[in-house]
Amino acid sequence: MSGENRELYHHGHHFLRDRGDLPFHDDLSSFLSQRPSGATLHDLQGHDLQAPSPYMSFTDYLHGSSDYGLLAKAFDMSYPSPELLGPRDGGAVKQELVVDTNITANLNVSTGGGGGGGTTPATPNSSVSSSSTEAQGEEDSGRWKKDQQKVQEEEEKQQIKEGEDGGDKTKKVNKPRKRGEKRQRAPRFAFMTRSEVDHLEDGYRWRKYGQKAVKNSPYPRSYYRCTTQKCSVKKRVERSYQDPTIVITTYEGQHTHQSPATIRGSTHILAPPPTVPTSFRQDLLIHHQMPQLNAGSQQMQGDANPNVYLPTLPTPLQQLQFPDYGLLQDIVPSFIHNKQP
DNA sequence: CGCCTTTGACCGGCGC
DNA sequence: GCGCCGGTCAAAGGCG
Repeated sequence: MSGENRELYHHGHHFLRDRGDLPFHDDLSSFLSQRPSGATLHDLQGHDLQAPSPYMSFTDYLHGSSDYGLLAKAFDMSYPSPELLGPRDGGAVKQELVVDTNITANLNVSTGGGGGGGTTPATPNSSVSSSSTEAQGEEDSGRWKKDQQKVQEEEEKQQIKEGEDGGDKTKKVNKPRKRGEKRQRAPRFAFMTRSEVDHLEDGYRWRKYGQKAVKNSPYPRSYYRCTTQKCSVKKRVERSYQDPTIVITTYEGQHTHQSPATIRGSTHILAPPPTVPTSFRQDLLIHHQMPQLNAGSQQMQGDANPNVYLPTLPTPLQQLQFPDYGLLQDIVPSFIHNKQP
């Protein structure tokens, strides 16, 4: 269970425009099935997309006011504002960005650490990583906006009802939402990992609260919630049915606390600021891809933000040992921690 | 005993 | 209005 070799692959980058609720089994599957080997960006049709601005890192985007639209913009995806978009398919307008950022690296990693309440399976085989970001507006665009309207109406109704009959709900799962407490969706971020286990160790403690069969897939989708009080981060884990070796993890929300693993280790690692969506910290992965991104297509600007990516990249392994690997430790903390001398 | 997973039921949104 | 579907709840049971 420990000291397994892990491989991080690297290949192309993909961007998906999503129309559904992270329909990984539709889009991702095609995505996976046509993984290119080149260093260019592709949309689902295989068209090349422009590389993102070299001036910003993914984290920059992600940190930046949580405006995931920026990310899309950076990838020249003409991220539309909800206002500009008519209802698509009569419903919500969503945008999905999937970045396939495979990295090749060999790591000797012993798993185990990571919090996981002891029951979380280790991650014997992590690797491929890909990330996907759902614009913050995601469900906001269509559905969410609608919802917002409804909320008020319903709140009013609720108030009236409560006044009338004390609001006796005998249904089982009928938890009346409090005023204003309505189904809100935090920004989501998904990435793919080649792994034998579904639930990847990421340094946080998760409680599984549901599992559903996934349409068109033999593999179920599991729902996890961060066990830390007041932390409402959730994550969904499912396996690609096209490539069962790939696990698709979707994080939703931001941790309001430090990673238990980080605390426990209490190394010199700087705990990331809570404002930073820890799930998004894949800088190193992203950094990795960047040079390739630009290779042969877009020229690196000489004065590019050093925060972005390095002109001369160390080996993947070296990179993963970056001093600031704390950025990555939420994603692959066990890699890192165990690699520490 | 505390924490976790499992699992069937339920809710709410959406398309037809 | 109805059915489908994704997401969530919560009781029950397992495990260390």
